[in-house]
Amino acid sequence: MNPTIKDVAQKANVSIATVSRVLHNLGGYSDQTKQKVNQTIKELQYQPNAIARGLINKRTQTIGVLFPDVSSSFSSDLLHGISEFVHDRNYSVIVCNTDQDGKRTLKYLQLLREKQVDGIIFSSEVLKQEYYDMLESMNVPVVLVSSQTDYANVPYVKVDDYQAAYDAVDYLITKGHRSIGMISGTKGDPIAGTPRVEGYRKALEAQGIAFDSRFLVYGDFSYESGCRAMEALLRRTPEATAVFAASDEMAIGALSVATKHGMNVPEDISIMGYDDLRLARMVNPPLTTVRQPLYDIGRLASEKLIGMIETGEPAESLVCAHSIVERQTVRAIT
Amino acid sequence: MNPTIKDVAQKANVSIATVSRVLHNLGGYSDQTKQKVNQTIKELQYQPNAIARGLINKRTQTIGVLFPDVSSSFSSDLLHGISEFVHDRNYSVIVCNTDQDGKRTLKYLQLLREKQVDGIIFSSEVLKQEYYDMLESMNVPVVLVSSQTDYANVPYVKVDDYQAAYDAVDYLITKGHRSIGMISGTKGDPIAGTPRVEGYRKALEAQGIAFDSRFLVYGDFSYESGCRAMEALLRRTPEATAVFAASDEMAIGALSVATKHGMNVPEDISIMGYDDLRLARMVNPPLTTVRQPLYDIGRLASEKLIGMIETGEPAESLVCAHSIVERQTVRAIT
DNA sequence: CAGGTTTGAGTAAACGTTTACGTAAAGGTG
DNA sequence: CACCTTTACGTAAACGTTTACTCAAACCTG
Repeated sequence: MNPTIKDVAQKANVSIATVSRVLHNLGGYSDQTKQKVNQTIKELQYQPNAIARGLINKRTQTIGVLFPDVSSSFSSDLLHGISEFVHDRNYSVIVCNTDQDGKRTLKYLQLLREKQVDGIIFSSEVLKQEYYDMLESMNVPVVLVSSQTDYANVPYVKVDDYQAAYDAVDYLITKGHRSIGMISGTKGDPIAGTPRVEGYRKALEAQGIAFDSRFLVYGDFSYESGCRAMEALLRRTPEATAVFAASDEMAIGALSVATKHGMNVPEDISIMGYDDLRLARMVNPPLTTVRQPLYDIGRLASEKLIGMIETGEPAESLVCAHSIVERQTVRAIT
Repeated sequence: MNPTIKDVAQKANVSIATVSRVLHNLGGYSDQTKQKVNQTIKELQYQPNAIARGLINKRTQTIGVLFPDVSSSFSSDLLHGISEFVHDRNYSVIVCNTDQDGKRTLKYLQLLREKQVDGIIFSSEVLKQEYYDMLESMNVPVVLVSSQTDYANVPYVKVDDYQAAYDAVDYLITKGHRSIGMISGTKGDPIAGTPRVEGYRKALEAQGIAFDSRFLVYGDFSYESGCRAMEALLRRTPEATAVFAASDEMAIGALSVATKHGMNVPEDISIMGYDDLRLARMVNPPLTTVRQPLYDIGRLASEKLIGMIETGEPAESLVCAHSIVERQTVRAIT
């Protein structure tokens, strides 16, 4: 159907090897043949077939990316960074939505293997043993994003969750708050759960504030869970003057609930988020939060991955700098 | 490196043809050989190579999806629907972020052609002649999402923009509003621009309200442009009791600006959006808006596309039902 | 000008599948 | 039992590239 290299060769009266050579600027042909070949390529509108190419040089110039939820703002910011970087380097990306489901994840891994992707980015999920085994047997580089692992050969790029949470809570304390609630992410989540409550707890203790479990309630990072958690917090610890949520979505849930209860933010209660999604500046009032540079994390992860693909050498993990972005949901109390 | 069909054949003492046959349940072998082959497949952990397969049967089981901005909530909701449906049918999706840039778009189209995708979904952008020509020469099915065209062979799935805007404004009128501002999308956009202001204008006129261009201001669908537009509107037509924005993001911008100006929504002014993004219910107060079922649109578009791929027959365009979802940014005035 | 080197190509194998075709043995039929 | 059909495979071509190898002609070099 579409013209192949063979058609070009025929029409230009050369061998396919020659066509391939001019296609890749390999030399070994006269200027005249080069002209002729290029000309017929234009005439025929020849386009190389990446599939055939992939078959022979065992590179598909494609990477796979796994997200727990593609439609979340978190994922799509990452995806944006990944897709930008990767396309500049002439790779494409196949996206997979795992739904946090083991079966699905394995199925996608399987699929990515069959499609012979050159590398994989695995986002926001714990690298379970079974995933690791599969990945191992696939023999392609992997990088983790917003996740972490002890397997030495799989690098990650993320923020220091403990420190970021610590800094957030410390910021709240600096602003004069001493009764600070926390809406944590999924209980027991070794990445975005535990370290963040640990940061919260340590920041409190460093300032001589005793940790009180009544002030800690669990959500699952989602808006809805943030609403529920805030309701609980308001009931259990009405004395709290501030709450730190482990995700922007939950913080926004908290914000909604607070205003629903007739409270003004930040006058009656301060709220701080985590992530700095695009949302954060859109809500009302704009959310003070700790920023993870998601777009950049996506780029960096891709850079690492492509580096591993092209050099064959392992890469080092990277901890990105977080920062506190002050907007209008936290007030100083005196 | 990874075992191939040849390795399986050798180890099982059969020909590769036989292995292929049991792989595809084609018959033409004894039960005994089937067992043996399946067994060695397990032992070797053989996985078929989709690239080689693609080369021969000219199907890659992959589709390309083009978005103007992957990181927007709009795109990622669509992507979610697309990716769900498509994966169930054993396809994968390659995402491309066009940035609304002609050069980039063409480059991606080029890339998708080289990668031999089986079909393409083109979202939220006008199908320019040059895109169409390229697509045409690629000889793969295409479906448009939230866009439209006169080319008979490329079907679209979208909402009736004119009618949706009409209904939104009519709803506002029903609620007693007569001075209604509009924040339009990009001026001259033939899909999401013009038809929506036309719907606005006609709904007004149908109720005997004269269209007044002072009440119409243009944005570009983004939050920031919504903010700017709202500032302008507040200045030019302080008498407006309601504003209809052509996107949720702009509506939310309007909402921010209104509260910044000390106005209460909906007491002092009503605001209505368009899209029903996930955001809409997260802001404060939750946004009344006209809903486009983005996830479903994604699924339906994929369904059409895969239908075209697998049957080779053209598909019909589809206009999805919109609906008004009442939340808390519109009040009835008496 | 004999010998070696460079230039400009062509030939063919290889990548991992699928599949049309061939074929020997087994089974069925009258 | 002669003939035909079916079963159970194997052979090899094909998909569209890349690339190692080969080779003739042209060009140097002393």
